[in-house]
Amino acid sequence: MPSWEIPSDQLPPVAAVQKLLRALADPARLEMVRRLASLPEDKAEAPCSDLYEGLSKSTATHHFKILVEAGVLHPVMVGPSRGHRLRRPALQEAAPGLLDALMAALARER
Amino acid sequence: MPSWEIPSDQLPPVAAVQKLLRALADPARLEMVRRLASLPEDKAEAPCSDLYEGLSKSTATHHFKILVEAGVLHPVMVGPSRGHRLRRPALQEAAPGLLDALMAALARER
DNA sequence: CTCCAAGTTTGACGGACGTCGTACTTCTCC
DNA sequence: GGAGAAGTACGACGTCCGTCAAACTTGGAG
Repeated sequence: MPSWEIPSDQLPPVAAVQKLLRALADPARLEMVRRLASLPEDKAEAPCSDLYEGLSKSTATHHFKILVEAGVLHPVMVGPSRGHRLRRPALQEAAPGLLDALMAALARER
Repeated sequence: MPSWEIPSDQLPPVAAVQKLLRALADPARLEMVRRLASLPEDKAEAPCSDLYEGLSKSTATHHFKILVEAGVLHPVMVGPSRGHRLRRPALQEAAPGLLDALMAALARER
């Protein structure tokens, strides 16, 4: 485990609803979450660069930071690169059904 | 019915998820929705001034506009004043479970 | 008809936010 | 251990957004 990785039990708590919404209300960040959420169950993790397009790396890092601080993502090692995992259980506990409702609505509008 | 009131069947469609989130991601607007949502079933409507505190009237109007354009609120006459109704059915159709999940999470964090 | 209360419109302003380039760090692999 | 790929940190910049005051509109009460 690399020095920067945070154990699951020391992650920041999932933020309050209002902050959560703010974190998700950006197109780039919503897309990041959508991509993670659409991965096969439980191993919902991917290297950073798989989660965005059309952004500079620094901008992407900025968005990841906001999502991590809101308690949505967990930064982890994925193969040889850094990556992120969707904190499904924590989110489900903080706001039951929210993520599911969002993803379903997103899926519907295509 | 006052001249400015819009029939239910001509309201703007509920906005896409991303715009919806943006509309709800502001503290003042989230509180407006929360107050409407916590009213007795179905007649969830109230005069404008009951839905906010600590804001100037012009700011409140601004927020209402955003919520109406996102398809969340329906401006209606309430007694002698203008007011708003929460568009529960439309929201439920556009994003099933989302409003409920949000309100439940909000209720929990007090 | 006139007045008043309640909302809206408009314009201005300040701070927050998304974006990027550049320089820096940290892993991995040879 | 050096080289390079992958992210991060920092600073700058422009735009969007929330806020307000002031002037205007509108519906209702008397």
